[in-house]
Amino acid sequence: MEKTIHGRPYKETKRGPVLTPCAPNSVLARLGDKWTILVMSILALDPARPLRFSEIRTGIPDISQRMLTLTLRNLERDGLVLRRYFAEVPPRVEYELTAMGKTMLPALEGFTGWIRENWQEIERSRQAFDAAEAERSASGT
Amino acid sequence: MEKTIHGRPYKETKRGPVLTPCAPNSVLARLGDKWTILVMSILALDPARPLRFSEIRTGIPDISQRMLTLTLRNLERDGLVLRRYFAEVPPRVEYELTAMGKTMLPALEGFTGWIRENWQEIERSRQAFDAAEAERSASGT
DNA sequence: CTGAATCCCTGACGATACTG
DNA sequence: CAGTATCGTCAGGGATTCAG
Repeated sequence: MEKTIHGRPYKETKRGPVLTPCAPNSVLARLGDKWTILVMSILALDPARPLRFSEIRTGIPDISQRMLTLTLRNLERDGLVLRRYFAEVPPRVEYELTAMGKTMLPALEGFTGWIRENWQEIERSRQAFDAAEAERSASGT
Repeated sequence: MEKTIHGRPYKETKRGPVLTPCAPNSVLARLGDKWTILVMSILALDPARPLRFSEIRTGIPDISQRMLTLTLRNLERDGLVLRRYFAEVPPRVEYELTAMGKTMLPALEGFTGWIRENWQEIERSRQAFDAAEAERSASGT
């Protein structure tokens, strides 16, 4: 029976616990990239309704066409988003969350909920830290 | 009363919902970087026990000294980790989770729990996607 | 309308060597 | 022991242009 912390296996040694990197890292890295959460959030607004490429893009004003394409492709590759292509003229493509994509929403909500409740304090901490750092370098002159 | 999804404010327009980027992005980006979650996980193994720099490093064999320093400093800046410096010879520095850092653990656990239950399926999806892609480019020759 | 291809730049990250 | 300084590499990501 392997011990885990946050889904990560680790071994007890006389020098303390040792974490061994594993696949879930890549999932977190994906979710942590610049646009993925925003795209997931857009699709989560009404999980039952597929959205067109341009609708998603309108919902995220600052994303470039290239990055939206890449982000959606990665989500499709991970099985979180379903892509449906209609061979019409002009072409139409719709995206929606897969079943697995939908099961992620509560966990995502839990995490972003914590952020919602704490980001002001984080912001304050960052400013205090930066101020203290600036003062140290000033006194060093 | 502003509407939010995943802690992110958005506006309804006739063209659909529009997400406006805000500070929490930077929190998720921080957590999503290469080492932060691993360091948090190490400190979370026994939240009551402060760890020395070298203990943390031993627990994450692949991290470089530089990246551990940077990761810890960022966590300290965000107010998630407390750094205690002892002016001894040789010097000793201990790190532990702050109160806010500890409140993050359940949310983190929820998220990584979802990953733990789904990463095999994600892995399968990735392989299927890559296989299909390889086949398409093969048939194109 | 959707997406591929190209160019380029910035920043994250690693390796190494040095310091209090 | 813990951290800094410096350098080099490489992928993420933006702007632009082309294609089906």
